Amino acid sequence: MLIDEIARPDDVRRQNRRLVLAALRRHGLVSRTDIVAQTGLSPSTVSAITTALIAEGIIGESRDGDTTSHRRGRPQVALTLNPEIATIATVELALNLIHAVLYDYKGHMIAEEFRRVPTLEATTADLIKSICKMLDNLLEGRPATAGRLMHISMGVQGVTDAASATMLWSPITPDSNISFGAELSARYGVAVAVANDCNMIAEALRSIDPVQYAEDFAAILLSHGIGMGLYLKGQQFVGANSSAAEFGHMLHTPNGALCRCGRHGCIEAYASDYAILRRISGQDENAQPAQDVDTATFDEVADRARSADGEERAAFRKAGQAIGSGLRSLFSLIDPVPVALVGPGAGVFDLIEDELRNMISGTSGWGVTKNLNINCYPDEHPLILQGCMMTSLLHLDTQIFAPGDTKEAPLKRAI
Amino acid sequence: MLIDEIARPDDVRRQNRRLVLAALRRHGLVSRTDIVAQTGLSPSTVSAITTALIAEGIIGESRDGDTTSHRRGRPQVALTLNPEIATIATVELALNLIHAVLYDYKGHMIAEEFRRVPTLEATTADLIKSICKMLDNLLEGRPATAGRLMHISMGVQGVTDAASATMLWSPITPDSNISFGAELSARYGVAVAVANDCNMIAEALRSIDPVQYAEDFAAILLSHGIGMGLYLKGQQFVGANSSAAEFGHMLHTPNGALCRCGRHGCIEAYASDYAILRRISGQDENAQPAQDVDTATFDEVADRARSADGEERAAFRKAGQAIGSGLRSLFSLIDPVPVALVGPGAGVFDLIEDELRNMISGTSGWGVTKNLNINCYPDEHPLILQGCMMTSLLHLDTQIFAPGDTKEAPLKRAI
DNA sequence: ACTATTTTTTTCGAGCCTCGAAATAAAGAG
DNA sequence: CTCTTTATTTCGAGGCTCGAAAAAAATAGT
Repeated sequence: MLIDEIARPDDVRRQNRRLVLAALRRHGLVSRTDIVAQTGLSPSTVSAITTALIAEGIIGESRDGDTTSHRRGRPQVALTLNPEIATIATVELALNLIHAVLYDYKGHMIAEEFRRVPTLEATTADLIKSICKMLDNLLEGRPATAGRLMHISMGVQGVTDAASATMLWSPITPDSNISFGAELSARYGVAVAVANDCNMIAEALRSIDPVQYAEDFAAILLSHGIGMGLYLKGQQFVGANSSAAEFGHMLHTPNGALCRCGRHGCIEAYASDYAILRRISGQDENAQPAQDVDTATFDEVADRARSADGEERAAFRKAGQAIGSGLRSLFSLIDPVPVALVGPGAGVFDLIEDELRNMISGTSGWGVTKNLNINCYPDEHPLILQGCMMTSLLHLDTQIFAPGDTKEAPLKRAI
Repeated sequence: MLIDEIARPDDVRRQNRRLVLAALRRHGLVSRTDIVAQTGLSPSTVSAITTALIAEGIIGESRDGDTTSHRRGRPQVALTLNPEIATIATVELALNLIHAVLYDYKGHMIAEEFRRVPTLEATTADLIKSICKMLDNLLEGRPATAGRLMHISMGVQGVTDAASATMLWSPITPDSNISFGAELSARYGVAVAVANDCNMIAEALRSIDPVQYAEDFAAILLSHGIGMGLYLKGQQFVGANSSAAEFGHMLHTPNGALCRCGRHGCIEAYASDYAILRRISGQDENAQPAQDVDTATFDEVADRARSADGEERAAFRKAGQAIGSGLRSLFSLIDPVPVALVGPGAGVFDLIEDELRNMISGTSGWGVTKNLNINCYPDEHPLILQGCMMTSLLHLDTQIFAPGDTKEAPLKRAI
């Protein structure tokens, strides 16, 4: 609830419905009694809310569940989200690749499609056409039991504005300011979320390991570019205008190496794959960076760095320094938080760890920077996917199924 | 309302009471009709809320107001906060100085006291004793009509933890982890807020110029240390643990100049007054920095820098670069926001502006960094004071007078 | 002077919501 | 087949906001 917004009696119900749905989302099968325990709501209220939810078809009673508990007394009846009440779609836009997936309301994959698209030359129209074609395919082919499409989430490699669901700029497309949200929303008649892939990764980590990634943590994607998704006080951190915390474009070295964004000295200009390869190839650090670095080359370089102490190892050390210096500055602003390193760069953590930790260590009057918790996830794609899915599902839980009736714009075109 | 907190019907009333009190706080005299227009609540609800507020003595009808509007119809009756319902106290702790002030609930100063205290040698007990003595003096001497003390806000030069109302570390005291909150709270039986002085400055700017300092802005204090108070999406930004965004300790130059915090290369090690003087005096940049820089010396140096292009001017340029590089990194994370420079450093903005703007300019694929809005406030003390006052008053408005009854711990000791 | 008009504020009932207590439902235990 | 235990629903009390109507308090007009 916004601070300057007026509260109405139904807001109470909305909020409590969210709590109930959140409990069901966390643990697949939950009884009303469990919900009472988890939320703190009274049994009467839980009864009222679940009855309404069942009547609306959002949740259902599940008798087939493990009736193992042969305790005395009336048995609890398990409730569960109704997978068929809605379908959601996710779209991942990466370099030369679009990946679209359909999920049901419980988060089970219904269908998926990959498509190689030359994004570096693709116009806005090309991209939109490809995405729509893929979604149309998937939607037509899905089983009759699947619910209607109710939300789309896009994770893109680029700078986004969440409010307008727009991709402001991307290193992988020639066009800028692409309103994916408006286009898809008009075509499919549903709300569309567009966010940076790093935001999606953070969302995924939180749902995968809520203990480790709880209130405050950072997910840093080390790949063609370097981005960050940040949770602070249990909320996704978004900037004033664009939604991404552009960790990769914090300043590492004034007037330093040329970055793909056109400025000089960004962390990315030292720590991204193109920066590492540029350095190893002996090019000037102001040379125009390569647009696409293939995985095989990167892996080979990493292997050479591991086997002998040469230019390669030095390049990774430089990368570690850049990331470390960024973390040091970041931690000055927000205090140290657990960090997840994601993507190809996480696969070479052994080559950058020393320099990275070295940068963030050092005496500080207060904060405790030692024993910083860093986990690595070399494959970013499953996380981006999962994050998109969670974004859509949480949107349904909190925005569409929370008010209790169809305040959301109704589907314009049945699919 | 926290995301995972359960909503009750009375929460609605609490929120709407906050809205009414906020309207009264913004514009001193407001009629019920005005409140209806400002909040969007129905006349019935506003009537109910104001009636309760009047019965509780929190607000009152003010007939003496300008009854100039001789329009037709029943005249509006102006409502106003009752200044005598509460007294609040603010304490500013700065280098060698404690400043304590009493205000009424409308924000009018009742009494104040300055005291010079050698903070660099003062123990925790010394500081607490001084503060309590000052507060006792002020509270005893205040007029009989003044309300009882209901909140204390402290703005300190140091790193604080808002949750525990503790000063974790400060450059101006020998002791660390001083629980001002607990001590004062136990003694005066009221809630105590302890925050970094920069947070207070940001709070003050927002109340002084809500147009310019609205949803997103940064207040940067350039003084003995360099700190920042940040508003993002209309909320005070606080880190994961400590409450301050330690802008001054972001990394400017890896392995660079020695900072007062013990690390190397912090922005503060280049841009604070001690850093500037260290450089001009020809000392090594790893020399232990001076503890206290007096204003006269600093002004003199600034004058020399203005009159001739020598070591002095170079030092200020260095400072401008350090601040600029920090802003560049900050803006990468949160997007560019209006900036207020506060304190002595703001008085020499002419000497640092060029280098500062130079650092943050440059092409960027998305954000618009040009025409960055920077305002200067050379005297930080009035802002810190005002910020402390607003912090306390808003606490009363939203935490104590919002629930409608005395849920807050009652005064243990009448004063 | 007195009524009509206009504007502000309060009152009243409907329709939400949560909650506690009591009632009902559905099992195992004896 | 009844008793005990546990889960869930029902019901009434007490909040809350809101719209409509009523009451209050001024000016305007005759």
